[in-house]
Amino acid sequence: MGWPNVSGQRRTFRREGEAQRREDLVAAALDCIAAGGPLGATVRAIAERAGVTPGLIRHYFNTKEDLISAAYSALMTGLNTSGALGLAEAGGDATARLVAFVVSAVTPPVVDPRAMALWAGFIHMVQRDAAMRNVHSRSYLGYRNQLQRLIAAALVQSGRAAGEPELRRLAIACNAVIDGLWLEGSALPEAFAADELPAIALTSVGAILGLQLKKD
Amino acid sequence: MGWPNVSGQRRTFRREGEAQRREDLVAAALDCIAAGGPLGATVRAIAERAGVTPGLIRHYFNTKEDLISAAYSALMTGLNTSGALGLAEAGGDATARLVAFVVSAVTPPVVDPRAMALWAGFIHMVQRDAAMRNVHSRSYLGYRNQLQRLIAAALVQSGRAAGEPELRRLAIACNAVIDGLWLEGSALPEAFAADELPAIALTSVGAILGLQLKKD
DNA sequence: AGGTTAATTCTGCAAGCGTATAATTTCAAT
DNA sequence: ATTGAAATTATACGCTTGCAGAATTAACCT
Repeated sequence: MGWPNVSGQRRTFRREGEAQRREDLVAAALDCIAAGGPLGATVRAIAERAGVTPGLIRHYFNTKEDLISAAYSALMTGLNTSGALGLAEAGGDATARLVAFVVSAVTPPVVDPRAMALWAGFIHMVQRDAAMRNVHSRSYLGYRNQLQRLIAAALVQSGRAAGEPELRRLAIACNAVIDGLWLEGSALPEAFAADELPAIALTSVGAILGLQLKKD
Repeated sequence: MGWPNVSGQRRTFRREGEAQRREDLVAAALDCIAAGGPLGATVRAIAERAGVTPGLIRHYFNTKEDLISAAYSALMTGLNTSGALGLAEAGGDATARLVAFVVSAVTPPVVDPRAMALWAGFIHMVQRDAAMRNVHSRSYLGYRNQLQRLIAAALVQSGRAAGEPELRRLAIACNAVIDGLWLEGSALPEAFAADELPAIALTSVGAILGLQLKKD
């Protein structure tokens, strides 16, 4: 840890590009928060996990809080793009795409104690810092709008239509089901059977939309 | 704060009953976590908010972690009993009781940024500490079972019945809707109109259960 | 090969942390 | 009034924290 250097030898090191180092430090910060919560994310712990000395953090980030902010942004954009990736694979049928979206949101690795621990670890800073709150709300609304488009397409496919206000309400409701199941599956993984959450998610979203999403 | 005592005078104090002091300290700890997250809940900050010197905390709790655990239990039982209280007021009709339960869960003061900040602040410790995890799962399952009983009664009232496994699935689904709306309403209060969340909650739970809960 | 630059390590510091313990003060019983 | 017990304050200690600045070393350029 912070032991005095008794060997008289400096440790050897490799120079890295700025982008790579920043990325490593951000990843290490996320690891520390996931493992030890906000209290575990000390400058020294982050540096050790990144295989680097604490001073280097100050070289790339003016302050510890800057690093934490960068880590939060990285987490958010990472989650969003991973969700979008999973969607791209699902074929053209609108209903099938909606099903794939819902199922992936309540299945590992999205449902994951680590992800929830990270999310929770940042909440406090999100409520305080205006910039972080912007990232947060933009990310949430983006996700919900994506879901809303999928819902609209699935309704059209089944020969129905809904106005914008009704679509908004449906998206909020379906998003809530997904978020709630994500939350409980992540917080109490052992409280649910293997495929229980996806099944419940599909029947619930189906009931809300008036669609048959789950094959019986 | 931790200034040296330059006045030469000891500060005066009142003796309190043990129960009262413990309660005060727990309340102060919750205040600190809500305001400053886990990092803000230092022994000194908690003591100051309780109007007491840091040493007193050690007199009532063997360690800081003991105090935090006590605060978590207090938070959980507080939330649960406040939910139960709101329920007691609602009259005898089973469906009306279910409606009251759902509405109160997505309306202030249950929907509240402070409550969510507290919940998030504890999550990390819940995942780590076995005792806290017990409190958590017991509290969650208790809440869900209460909801499940309300659902069963409402279904019976409408002339339908469901087996235990189906009831369980319905309770998980309805609980997820409620939790998701609670989460989003607490995290982004300004993103929803005044009575939007209760309305969405009732139509969604109604759709899942196949009941008409909301008067149009 | 040698020199330059800046990425990285090293050392140190002041402040804050949780905790231990001794010194006081309050309050109830007498 | 006096005393006794325990609630509360006060002080101190050892550690950790974030941050600063000087010293070193790796890699690139000529």
